[in-house]
Amino acid sequence: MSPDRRRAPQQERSRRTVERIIDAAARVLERDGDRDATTNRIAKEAGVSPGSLYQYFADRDELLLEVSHRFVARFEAELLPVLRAATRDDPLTAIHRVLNAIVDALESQAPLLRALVARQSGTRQEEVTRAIRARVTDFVFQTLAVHRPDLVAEDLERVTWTFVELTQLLPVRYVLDRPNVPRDAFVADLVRLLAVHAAQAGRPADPATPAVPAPADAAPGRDDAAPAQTDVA
Amino acid sequence: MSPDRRRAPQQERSRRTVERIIDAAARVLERDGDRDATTNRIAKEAGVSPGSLYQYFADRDELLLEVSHRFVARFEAELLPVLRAATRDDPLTAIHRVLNAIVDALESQAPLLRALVARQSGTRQEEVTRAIRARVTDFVFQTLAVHRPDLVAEDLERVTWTFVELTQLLPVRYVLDRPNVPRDAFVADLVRLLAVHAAQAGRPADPATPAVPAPADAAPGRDDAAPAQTDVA
DNA sequence: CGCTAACGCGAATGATTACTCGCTTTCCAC
DNA sequence: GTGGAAAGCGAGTAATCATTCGCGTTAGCG
Repeated sequence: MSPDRRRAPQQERSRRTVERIIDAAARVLERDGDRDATTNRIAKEAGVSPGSLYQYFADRDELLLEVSHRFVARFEAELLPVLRAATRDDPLTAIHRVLNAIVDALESQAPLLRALVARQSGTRQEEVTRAIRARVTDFVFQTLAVHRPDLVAEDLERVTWTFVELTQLLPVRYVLDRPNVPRDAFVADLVRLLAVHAAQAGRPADPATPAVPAPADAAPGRDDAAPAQTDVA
Repeated sequence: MSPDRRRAPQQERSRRTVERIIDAAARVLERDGDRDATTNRIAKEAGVSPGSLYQYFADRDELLLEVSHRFVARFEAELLPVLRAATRDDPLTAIHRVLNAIVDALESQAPLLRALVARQSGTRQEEVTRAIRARVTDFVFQTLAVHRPDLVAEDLERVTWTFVELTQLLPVRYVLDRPNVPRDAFVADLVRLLAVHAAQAGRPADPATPAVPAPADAAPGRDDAAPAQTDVA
């Protein structure tokens, strides 16, 4: 799990030190952001010296990577029981329960999620996201393959890609943006979207697809592009 | 447009210098990333001295903010004609054309988009995103209000929020991830999603909603959560 | 007990980098 | 053409931080 630490903690004392450092890193990251989460500040927050920090982590990046791993581990731990139980439900109910569990799990670590998403680039963090996404993609692909025997592999790939993006991006945005949107209604909308997508995506142009009525008069933007304020977003 | 520069360029010479600096900043940002886009490096890339850079920009952040503004301005410039023309189409066609234009506009600046998304946090960059999103939200809200007289304001807000997220997040991910997905098919799927969402979201549980068949046997995760590799994502 | 290795310390270091300032060069109004 | 303002220069500065290292402290083992 944890890559090349400089020294592996052997006594109970040092094991607690490592925990204190990781927890402190998460707290400082949430509170002060990536830029101000300096190693010295993390060390002070953890109540250890900078030197002790480097006894267990090769560099700053490795420490923050470990924070990511903890986040993902906790997320998975919260989600797994629901996932397992959901295989016994009918698909619509399953999607509903799993989505709710996803939102719950994200919300339980929302501040850390925000901080980690903010860093996310130029670091090895993306590997973490990639790993979990690969697993999810695999599962969705297999499941869709059963439900949509009409689709060839490349269509399945596409539908899977969109499905996975929908389940990941929208809940994350929902938790991070905290829009003025009731949670149940959001989940219900997303369930419908996913169900329709899973059932219909990739079908040849379907005339039964519900269409949108006539266009409105509101213009998308004036010549001078005057910013129109809204309280929605 | 450009906030508090230290000195406003008055001669043609300095105006070109400012352009060179902004262009250089964009290039360095794309090539080297936020962390290594140092002011000195940008100055060298632009062929000016660090001092000259600070004659026109208060600090590093303001320069990179200007890069963001240029990105958005170009994006809007590419999109606006299509938006204007689309108001004359029927809604489904309009969504289709606008989505294509969005993907085009994003792709034409994909490397810069990647770099800007990567920085995005802890800076004033989010204001840029917020500004354009507010305008889009306003337009979508107004349009939806006409097509969905059955919805009350708070439902409209929610449907609008999801609609906007869908149109922004998915095309951006598509361009940045470059998944193995044909563009036309991706757009077609997304058009269908948006159409269904606009027409049906917020409706009381609709039994006519297409459901997904019976669940598969594939398990979402084993006990040890063995990573399953996929070539899709 | 006492000895050794694990643990912990924190001032010092070295590198980086945003930003400044005193100076020169270029432009243009008169 | 000349004086003054605008533009440009680039070595220097001050501050920040990740990281180190030599030394004290603690814990387990014989």
